[in-house]
Amino acid sequence: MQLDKLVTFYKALGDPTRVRILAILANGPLHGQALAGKLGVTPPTITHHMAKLREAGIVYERRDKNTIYFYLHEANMKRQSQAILNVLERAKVGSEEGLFAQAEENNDQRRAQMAAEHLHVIKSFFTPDGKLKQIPSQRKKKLIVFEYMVRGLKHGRKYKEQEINDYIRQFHEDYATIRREFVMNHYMYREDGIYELNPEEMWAKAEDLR
Amino acid sequence: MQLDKLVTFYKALGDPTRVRILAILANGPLHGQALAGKLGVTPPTITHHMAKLREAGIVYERRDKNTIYFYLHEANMKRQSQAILNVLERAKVGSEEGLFAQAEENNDQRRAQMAAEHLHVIKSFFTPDGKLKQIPSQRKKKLIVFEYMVRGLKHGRKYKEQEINDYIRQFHEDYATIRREFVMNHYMYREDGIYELNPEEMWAKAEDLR
DNA sequence: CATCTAATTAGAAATCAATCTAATTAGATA
DNA sequence: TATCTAATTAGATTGATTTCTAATTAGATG
Repeated sequence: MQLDKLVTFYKALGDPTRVRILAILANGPLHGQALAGKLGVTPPTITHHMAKLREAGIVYERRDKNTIYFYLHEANMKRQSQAILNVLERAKVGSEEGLFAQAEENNDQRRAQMAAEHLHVIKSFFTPDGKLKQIPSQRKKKLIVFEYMVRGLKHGRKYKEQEINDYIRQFHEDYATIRREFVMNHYMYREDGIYELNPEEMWAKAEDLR
Repeated sequence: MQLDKLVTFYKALGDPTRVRILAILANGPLHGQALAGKLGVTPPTITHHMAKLREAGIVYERRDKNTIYFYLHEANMKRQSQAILNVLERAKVGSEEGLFAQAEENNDQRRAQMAAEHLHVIKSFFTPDGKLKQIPSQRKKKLIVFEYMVRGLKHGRKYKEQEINDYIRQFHEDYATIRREFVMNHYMYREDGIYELNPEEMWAKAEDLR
């Protein structure tokens, strides 16, 4: 995972001394002694901070005689500043867009079209913060929406009814109706008040939708 | 200074558990117990992390009965992700704006006007990432630009021609012309191929420009 | 009102981080 | 080679941070 890289980057920016260093370097490269002077800290402190900034890809350095000049790596800064946004974007409908991009790459026309269609339905039925606006009345769209919702549940795990209700409520207030639909369409089965995800082969499939 | 706010924001993102929380919230709001479950940590740990994320303006929450749902604050995320870039941008021409503000505070009309004029010239001749678009042909503007560039050099230090070239290249490709101009306008002097900054009293002054 | 659940607080343990002083290394140069 | 300066390493100190358990608070509900 590139989680580490991302955390390293943000950690590097999460210290006032380092931010001040960067503000100084924004005016042009400078060497350690000068930085230490401007900031009122000792040279070892600068060495310490520069190691972190370098590790995060925020600065690079060039040696000139005995003196090492530190440079802001602006391109990296710009790119990495976006990093968290990209991660969240991918995590988001992520499963959807991921599927779409993947199918497209594989040149798999049929699946790409399906993924595109799903993506479209999901985007139109969910608000930007993940709420289901309304339960689709068209069966085809309804199933797309349900399949999307059910993805947040884990295979093999047993859920109490209360848990399922809570889970569904993150999307929509009418958890009772939706919970019932989950069972009717074979996304889940219920036994003694305990719910569990069915294997995907049992879910309502694209074939049903024609 | 808003340095604090910025550091708080980056610190909040500088922890793997918190990034994972955000990735989950990107799929839609969720409550503490569920987060604790998905991440395999205890509820107090979630409380702790949520406090940091809230303080940084990255999430907000809504209560529903006993359950508190956490929401990603996407607009804030986007805005604050740019923050460091803005700070560096301001720090850059920054010395200019600082001078201007300072002169204004001192109610020093003449200097404030000069600083404002310099600031304007610099903003119009440099790109946002610090490149000189072109060498001004108007002598007055040219000197403002040179004085700005030369600020990154240190008084008393001796530079080899190669060093000066490298330094100038951070602003503009035509280092030869600019290096020559530096000498012609008394910003630097040259002896045996070694360059050094002249004292400021020798630089082309505002008086010359009338 | 008794009880349930979710969340928070308090407090402790362990780890990590920032900074300093003192000692050392590594180039450059007289 | 002796010496200078810049940078780094080592090691100590102090302070923050993460995470846990146990206890507590605060709504909701039978």
